[in-house]
Amino acid sequence: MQTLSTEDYLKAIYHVSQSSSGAVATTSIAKQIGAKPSSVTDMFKKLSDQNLVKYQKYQGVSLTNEGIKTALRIIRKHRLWESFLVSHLNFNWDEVHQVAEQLEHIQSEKLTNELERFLDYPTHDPHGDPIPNRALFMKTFNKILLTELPVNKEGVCIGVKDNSSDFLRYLDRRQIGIGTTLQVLHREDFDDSLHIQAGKSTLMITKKTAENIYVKP
Amino acid sequence: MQTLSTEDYLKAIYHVSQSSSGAVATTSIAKQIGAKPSSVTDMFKKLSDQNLVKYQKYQGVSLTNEGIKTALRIIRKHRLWESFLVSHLNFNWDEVHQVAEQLEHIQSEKLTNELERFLDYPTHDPHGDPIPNRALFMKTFNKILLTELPVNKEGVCIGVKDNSSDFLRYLDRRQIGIGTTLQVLHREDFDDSLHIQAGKSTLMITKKTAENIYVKP
DNA sequence: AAAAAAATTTAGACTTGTCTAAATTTGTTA
DNA sequence: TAACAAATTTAGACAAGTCTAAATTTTTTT
Repeated sequence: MQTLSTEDYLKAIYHVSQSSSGAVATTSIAKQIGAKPSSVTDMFKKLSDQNLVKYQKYQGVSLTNEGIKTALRIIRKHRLWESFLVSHLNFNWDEVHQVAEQLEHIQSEKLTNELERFLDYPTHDPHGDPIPNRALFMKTFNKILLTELPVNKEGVCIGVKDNSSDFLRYLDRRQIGIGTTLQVLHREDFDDSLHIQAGKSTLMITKKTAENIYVKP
Repeated sequence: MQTLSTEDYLKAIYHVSQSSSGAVATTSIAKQIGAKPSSVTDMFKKLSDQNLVKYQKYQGVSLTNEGIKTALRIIRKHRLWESFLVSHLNFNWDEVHQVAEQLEHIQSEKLTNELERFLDYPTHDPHGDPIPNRALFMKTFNKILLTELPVNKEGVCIGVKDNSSDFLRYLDRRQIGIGTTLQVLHREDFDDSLHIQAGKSTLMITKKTAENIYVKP
């Protein structure tokens, strides 16, 4: 049984380790959690004592199998709750994160599993991220960034990298969402901006935007 | 914005003050919360500093208006979540309390209000307790204990006083629940046990049981 | 009304998670 | 490779919430 804080750390370590290789650095977790590096060091030691991470002084941490399982259980709950909030409680995809950060800590296996059943076993959350099933296994289909989609080839938006409200609301205004058909019409060499077809409208987006949209070719 | 602990104390103070008159004593809260009296004293001071209770040394506490509102907001969430767990997630009425103890601390007004809408504005939770509405007002219909129901007069079970799993499961086995029609057929003078009609079956219950069942005559 | 019992508070300590400031280690650059 | 910069850790402090043990106040009993 973990505290709120240790759960937050495990989740942060999991996310950082997914988007970079090798051990997870103290500073990267400090940024993610919003804490000072010295606090992170303290927590690394505690997690290590519980065998949730492997920790070597000055070398960062990596999750143990037990640590990975704990992280995935939290992520499972987070994404199930996000799905519920959007599908039944009229939340928009840019509003769910903060509330799910609290709901993910509720400790009742029955609750989690019944919620999953109630939602009819969803495989992906409102941002397109995969939801671990009861056995903590998740289906990840291969996805590429919109920047990597060849010009004139069609793709379907299946997720976003940046989950910030600002970015998600920007996409809403451009009418881009999960399932939207996207096609790069022209890549501007000068500033790497893209002219794209999004559903039925054409528009221009910056490289930074394209780097945060996942598509299935 | 309160901490988990202050919310627990406010709720406990509210409940104790409902079932007794005058100021709420340190010991009664210590029992309710499961903490030592000295810890309760500390917390009384903190709550008093925040103007959530009126506190006089050695004289116990009483909730201020702000304290009452905060307590009712938590009770509102608790009872809405209990309703949700029973109506949509296959929980039995004896299983919901523990989980709702956690869910009641989730802080999102939108979540609470949307949950209420989703449940179609329920007025009572699975144990028959009234749910405060958005304005924190709750409908309490007048209820009496089954011990007070005159012999041979019909009443409907509308709530229970003891919410423990043990008692609720006992009622399940006797097929007594919210809405069950009850009638006292005979009161035994010797040990105060009651012969009652519960729905379509007749059975015997002890005084202690009857003292924990609320009925509407 | 004094003595005894019960309730309550105070004092001091502990745990968890955090911080700042200083020290140490690692890496990077000249 | 020596010096500097960046990252990391240590040391000591703090806040919240809890505890035990001792002191104080209130209540009850005789």
